[in-house]
Amino acid sequence: MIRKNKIDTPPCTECKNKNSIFCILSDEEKENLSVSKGSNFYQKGQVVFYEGNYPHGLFCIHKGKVKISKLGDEGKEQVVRLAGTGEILGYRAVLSGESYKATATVLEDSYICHLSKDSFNKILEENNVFSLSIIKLLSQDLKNSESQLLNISQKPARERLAETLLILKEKFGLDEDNQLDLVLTRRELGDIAGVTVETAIRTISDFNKENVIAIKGKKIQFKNIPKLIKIANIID
Amino acid sequence: MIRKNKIDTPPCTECKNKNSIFCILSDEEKENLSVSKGSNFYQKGQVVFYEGNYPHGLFCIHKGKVKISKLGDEGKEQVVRLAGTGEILGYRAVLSGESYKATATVLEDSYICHLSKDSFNKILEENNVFSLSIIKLLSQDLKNSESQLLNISQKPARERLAETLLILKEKFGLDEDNQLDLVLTRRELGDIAGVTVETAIRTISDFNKENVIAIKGKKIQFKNIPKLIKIANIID
DNA sequence: CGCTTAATTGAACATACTCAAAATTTGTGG
DNA sequence: CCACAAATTTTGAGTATGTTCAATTAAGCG
Repeated sequence: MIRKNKIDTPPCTECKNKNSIFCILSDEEKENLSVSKGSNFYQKGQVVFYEGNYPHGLFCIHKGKVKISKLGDEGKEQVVRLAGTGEILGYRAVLSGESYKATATVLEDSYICHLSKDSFNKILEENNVFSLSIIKLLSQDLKNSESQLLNISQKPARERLAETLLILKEKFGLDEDNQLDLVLTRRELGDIAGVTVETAIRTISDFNKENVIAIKGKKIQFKNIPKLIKIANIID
Repeated sequence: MIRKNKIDTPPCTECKNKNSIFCILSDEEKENLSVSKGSNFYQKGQVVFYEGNYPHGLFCIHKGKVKISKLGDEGKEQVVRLAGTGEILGYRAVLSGESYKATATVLEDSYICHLSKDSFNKILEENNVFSLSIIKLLSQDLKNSESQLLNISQKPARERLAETLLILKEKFGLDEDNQLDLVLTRRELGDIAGVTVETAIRTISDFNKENVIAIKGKKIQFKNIPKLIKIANIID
């Protein structure tokens, strides 16, 4: 299997990604980022970085979908964050100078750029507006993490799986046929919700029987979103 | 019961707290913070801010101990963070402009200062070094939150409670008699570990029988820390 | 001293996990 | 394109962990 491919992406000055944190940078700053930039193609399932390793820079998803997960001692995975096109990865490790505390794996074929630590830190030091957006980003991530903590700590599996589907929908969107634009294994679905494969299978199958979703081969079609929200029992 | 007391604390320029995020500020900046500062005494159990409310500023613990917790729909609490002397509270809500996503309650009689949103934001905008320390702080909090997520998701109650004791020891320290310098109810202990009161009671009682800790009235004495670490089954 | 809150204990119960086995799908090389 | 291997999905049954509920004892406080 081909593990990695050098590819060409446009320089950051010409990147079309709208919701990227780098959008607010000046052309000059973007050029500085681009100088050290490397772009790679990652096949579905490939790992971008491993928990425990030290970062040489940070990653920016040019196009693709990524899960960030931690491994428990029994080998069971827990997804702590999901990221899509335009989002950055591994910035926490760069900011703190520590090793990665989680592993990033691509969920579908993806194009991901790599930016050097130094050019990132330089911008961070020189551009306070950029620092403030990083702060916003961290704040959001922290909020989500703490909310997920409450969910896993207190909600039953069924509610968590319903919420997982809704989160995936929010994050990655649906196609014209109301289908989730992403194929996950049942195990991966369980790893997000914090349940075992078997529980994920049984619960997703229940949703199917209840006509909340429809399983179309590998794809999940959303048939009754209000009901799904009700099942998820979302408070805020 | 007296709910709150205006008190006098030294101006920020003369604050003796060593590990505060404000230490790196210039005297001028500290003075600007002090201008709008209010200080209050909070009795054990009093709430500093409530989940859902909007912030007028942020809090800095002059001396004391605070838990930050979220409430599930069954009324069960989950502690998401602990804070002690010198630490700041409620900064996430200020940074994002959103409402508080958790409730802060003092765990023992505390003196807490209140700084205005504006003066905080002003420093944030003008002092990039300060922004960078906020980034560091958020990074740490996020790391802890994600690690707690993995724990609650995958570790059994016994391990989580052992780790809870170790976290409390790290955070708040032991006195000369190896006793935890803080009195918590069994319920609060459970709220940190993510278990019910009954499970907390039974497990803490087990630790006592196993001579890992000793229960001295309301206080917990640490008798065998290596064994506690082993029970907690800590990986990193 | 009485009242409220906290701690403790026991027993029943439920949720979700583990384990095992079968069916199905997917991927790969011939 | 088929055949085989590997991975994934599915189903069932048993089980464990930790919860819920209820009742009792102890502690704290005005």
